[in-house]
This record gives sequence, C-alpha cells and structure tokens, in this order.
Amino acid sequence: MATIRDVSKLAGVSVATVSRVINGSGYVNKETEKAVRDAMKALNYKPSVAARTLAGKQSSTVALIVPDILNPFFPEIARSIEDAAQELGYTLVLCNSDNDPDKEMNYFRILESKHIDGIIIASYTIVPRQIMDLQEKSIPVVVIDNPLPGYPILSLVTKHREGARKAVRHLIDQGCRKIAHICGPLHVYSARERALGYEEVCRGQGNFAPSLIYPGDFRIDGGYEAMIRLFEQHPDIDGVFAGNDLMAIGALKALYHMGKSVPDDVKLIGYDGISLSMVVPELSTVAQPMSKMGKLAMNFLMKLIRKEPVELTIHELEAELIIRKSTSKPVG
Amino acid sequence: MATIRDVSKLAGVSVATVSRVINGSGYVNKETEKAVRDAMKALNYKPSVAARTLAGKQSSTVALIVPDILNPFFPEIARSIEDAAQELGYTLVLCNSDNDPDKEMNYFRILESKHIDGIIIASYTIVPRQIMDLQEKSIPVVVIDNPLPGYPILSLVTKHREGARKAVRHLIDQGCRKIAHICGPLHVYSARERALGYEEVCRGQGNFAPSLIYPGDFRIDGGYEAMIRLFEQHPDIDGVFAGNDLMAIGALKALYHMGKSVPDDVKLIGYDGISLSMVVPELSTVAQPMSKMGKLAMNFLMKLIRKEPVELTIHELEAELIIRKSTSKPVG
DNA sequence: TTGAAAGCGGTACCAA
DNA sequence: TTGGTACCGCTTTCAA
Repeated sequence: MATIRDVSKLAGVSVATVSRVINGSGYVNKETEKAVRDAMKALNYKPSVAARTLAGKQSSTVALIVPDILNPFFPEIARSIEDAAQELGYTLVLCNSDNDPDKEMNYFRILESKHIDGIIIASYTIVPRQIMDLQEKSIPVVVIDNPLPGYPILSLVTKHREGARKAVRHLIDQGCRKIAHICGPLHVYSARERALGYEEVCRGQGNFAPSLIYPGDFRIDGGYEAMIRLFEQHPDIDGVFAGNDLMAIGALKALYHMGKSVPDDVKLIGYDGISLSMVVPELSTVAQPMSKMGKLAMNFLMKLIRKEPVELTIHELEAELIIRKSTSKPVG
Repeated sequence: MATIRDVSKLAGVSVATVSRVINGSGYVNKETEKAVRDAMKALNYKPSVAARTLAGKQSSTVALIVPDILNPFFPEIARSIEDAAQELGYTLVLCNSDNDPDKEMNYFRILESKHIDGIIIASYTIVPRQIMDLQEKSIPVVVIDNPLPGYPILSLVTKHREGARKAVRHLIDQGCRKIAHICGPLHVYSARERALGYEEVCRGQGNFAPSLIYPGDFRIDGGYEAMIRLFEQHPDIDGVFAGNDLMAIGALKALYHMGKSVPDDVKLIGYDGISLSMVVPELSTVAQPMSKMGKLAMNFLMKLIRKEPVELTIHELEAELIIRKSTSKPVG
C-alpha cells in the first residue's frame, strides 16, 4: 500500500505538504495541491487510519452498545446510527452487553484502547459514574433511553409518559371503560414511565383498580401470561395497553385462545412501533421515533467529539400514536 | 493513559521486555515477567491498538457487511458473530450495504485503510473479482449465503434446496394435494434454490402447474399480493410454501382476509426461522441455523487470519424443519 | 535473558 | 507557501 512518503516523492513535495492537502490545513499552492492530488490518485493512496490515530488524530470510529441487537427495538436504531456515521465518514462498532455491567466495563476498556472517538449506549444498568469516568477520559458519550437527571450527561429519551397517556386516552376514545395495563419490568425507566402515564389517565376513571396493572417482562410470553391472569381477575376488561409491542403480541395470542375478538370484545394497543404489522389484526401502537433517535444520537455525539457546545442534559422526543385495526371502533 | 514506556520504567526494564510479556513472545525471566505484570496492573495499562496496528500487528477488528440489519434475518447472525468475535478478543464493525455495489466498494476502501483483519459479507450482488481483490491484499473474506462455485472463496450456505424439499414433503405428508410456492426474487441464489427444491418435489405430483409458482419480493406485502393472485387462478390450493417467513406472514394475512382458515383450509409453511412465533396460528418454517452460521463464519475467518489451513470452498449447513400450528393435520 | 534502536505512516511545529 | 523533523506507542531485529 502506498504511503504518504510515496505520494510526496511522486508529487515532488514534502510529506508535510501532502499532509496539508489531505487535511485541508495550512496554506497550499493551488498547483502544488493539484500535483499532490494527482499523485494520490495515481498511487491509489489511502491514509492509514492507524497512523493518524497514533499521531493524535481521531480514529473515525464510534461504538454503539446495546443490550442485544436481537431485540427488535435496536436494529432500527443501529441502522440509523450507522447511516449517519457513514455519512460523516465514521465507522460503527457494534457491542452487545446483555445489560451486564461486567460486559459493559469490558467494552469500555477495549473501546478505549482502540481510541474510539465516542460511544452511544443503550443500557438499563448503566450508572452515572461510569459515564462520567469515560467523559473524564474525554470519550464523549450519548445515552439512549435512560435519562440520568442531575448529571452532566447527554441522553436521548422518548416521552414515554406522554406516549402512554396517548395510548390510554385513545382506548377511552374508542369506548373502552375498563382498561388494563401490562407493564414492563419496573426497574426499567421506560416501563415505569409508561405505567405512570397509564395511571395518571386511569386513576380518575371509575373502574380503576391497582390489580388492573399486571407485570410482564417485555417479552411475548410474559404478555401472554399477563393477559390470561388479568382476565381471571377482571373478566370485563375491554381495553388493554401493553407496555411494549412484544407483550401486546403475546396478549393478542392469549385473547385469541380465550376466544375474545380484537377489537370487538377487547381493544389492544402496544408500544414501540416495532410490530411490522405482522399480526392480524394489525396492532395499534405508540411508536418511538427510533430512526430519528439514532440520527440525533449520532449528531449529538459528533458535536461532542468536535467539542462544539451542546447541553449535557436530557433531550426528549415525541412518541406517535399509530392507530391500526386492533383498536378500531366497532362498525356499528 | 499509561504507555509501554511508563510500564518499562516502573518495572525497571526496557520496553522490549514489556512488549515480550504482552505478546508472550521470546524469553522472559519469571521474576522479570512478574515485575512487568505488576507494573501494568499498577498503571492500569492498556496497549494502544493503533500503535500495535501501525507497528505491523493486526487491529483485532473484523467487519460484517450485511444488506440491511433491519432485515430480521441479520441481527441473529450479527449477534452470533459478535459473540464469537468478543470471545476471540475481536471487535465487530457493522456495515449496511443495501446490496449496493458502490456502497460495498466504498466500505472495502474504508475497511482497508482501517487495517481491518477480515471481512464477513452477506451480499447478493458481490462478484468473485471483488472478493479476490481483497484476498490479494491479504484481507481474508468469508461470504455468507451466496456461494461462488469455482473460485477460491470460502462461503457458508444453507442447503436451501433440501430445506425446500423438506417443507414441501411435509405439506404433502399433511395431506396437501395442490401446493403453491411464493418464490423470492430469482436473481437471488437462495430464492432460486428454494424454488428448485419445490419444483423437484412437486413436478412429479399430478396437480403441478408452473402457474403455482408466483413471484414475491421476500417482503410481507409481496407475500400478501402473491397469495391473492394465486387463489384467483387456483381456488383449490390447499398448501403453500412461502420462500421466506415474511412472505408467509403476508400470505397468512391474505388468507385471513379471504376467509380461509389456516391450517384447516390451507396449510402454510415459511422459510428462515425468524418468525418469533408472533403470529396466530404459529408458523411452521424451515429454520436456517443462523447462529451456528455466524459462529462458524467467525471461526473460519479466524483461521484465515491466522493463516491456518482452510479449504476455500463452499461449506453447507443443514436447514431444519420446524413444525408448528400452521401445518398441523386437521384434528379429525 | 535483556536492551538499544530502527521503523510503522502520519501530524504538526518551527524554520526557511 | 513549503520542507525538515521530532514525535505518537508499539514491535522486532540485532547485539550484548
């Protein structure tokens, strides 16, 4: 592979000059520049990232740490981040942490030794201290879906509480009188917020009871189980707000097996916007703006990397109610 | 950050010695080694990957190029590759090519300048020349799901034809007499093979007709459309083999809307094994061993990187028939 | 068994 | 506007 020295020789200039034209730094004569560019082209020259990283420049690489790319929530984010990164000349390293703090720490070590320019992390388990450690080593970090209020940390979060309210109000608008909620693990911020949103709207209603909230695990089976249990206690439920789409799908299966018709007997809405309209009836949901979030995350990270001024705080995004078949009004 | 020189000073030895203990190369006195290790620990020393890459070692980074991580086929592969990479001390760069040859070429350039140690690529569009160019620059490559027979290229492929045969034979076993196939884009190897497998089994049957094969696009909507069209022509279809799970889901929705019951009126089977048992009835399918494939891909790549002997040919994996509700026999 | 020193391919400061 | 050159942190001969 051609090196900067090869280019400098061919162009009849010094390596310093070549470096200047590569980086667009300092003064370079038009003609000299042309000569250099020609030489680069002729030699099919590509600067060695390792060398420039070592010489103090950055690695043009950022990392995305997610709990598990298998969770259908994350590929969309990964994709949009990668697109944005690509456009900015960056490369994306993918890490799966399984929400395991040890694995996370391990990644931090590796990423640091690789001179990663910045990290985008989605984690329920991360604590402010870890983020700030990174920042003190001047590794910029953007946190996704886990706000850390009171710390100088940049995070991106969907307005879950408001999204949940939208979902429940929509059910009410569709005529539901007794609405249950299958919540996610309450030690997870997003699950908690959604449950709170549900409560805020329902607590006023006559039919509200704490036992209308049943814990799921954010997975299909948990949704199934929860739905069965809820109906045992409250056979007259006519609306269900599931804490995420996977649980909604589980609930849908349970309803199907119990012989309940959706949306006629029970209206059902999920959360996340990942359902790909796979199921019948198609699931209403509250969609998180995932691709916007990915793009934004990358843009914020870029600003941090470039040391442009950014507010190190929680940035909130709107969730969008998406109405499909599973909550439509009875035809009559 | 501590450097190798810091360590050498603290341990009272030369950098060469430190380097030897890091790499386990050359002779080092037991006690010296201990002193060095203590110093490394004391300083929390992490070797700079950029420096060692520059100095001729490798970057401990491999890349995965997929058409689109949003396609539910790929996260599973990505995950298993990342796991394997992680275990081997490697880091994974994720690239989305959209099957666009320009993007692919662009990635190749970038990855080369980053001294990536190897590439795993899933692409319908890749041609042998491109792979061999990389190999000639001594960048090892493993190709997934696209065999390139006759070239010195290592590829990993599921036995699609056989898998398709399994699917169709299963339908026949379940009593189907008129079986349709919704095929994928036939310029894609896997789609072609599956269609061939279908034909091989069905051609002998009395009811076979070329018009029982209808082209889809590997996506939900295409499956829906195809199912509708097929029934227009052949109202007596009682079995459907969809070329992938997404199209099967589309077909399922179409059947639902046409008032056909699955599996009573029509039995339906997909291909890939990605359906997550989301739908009702749960979809039978032919599962590709994706996580095995990812793991294997990484292991092969490792061997190539280490210049261990490996046969540069097509390696085939078995597909597994998974029987669920959508093809079960009528209860009577 | 250990150390000195020459790179690896860039960047950036200082002079010219 | 350009060139010379001292690093960046590590690996790897070659000698000692």
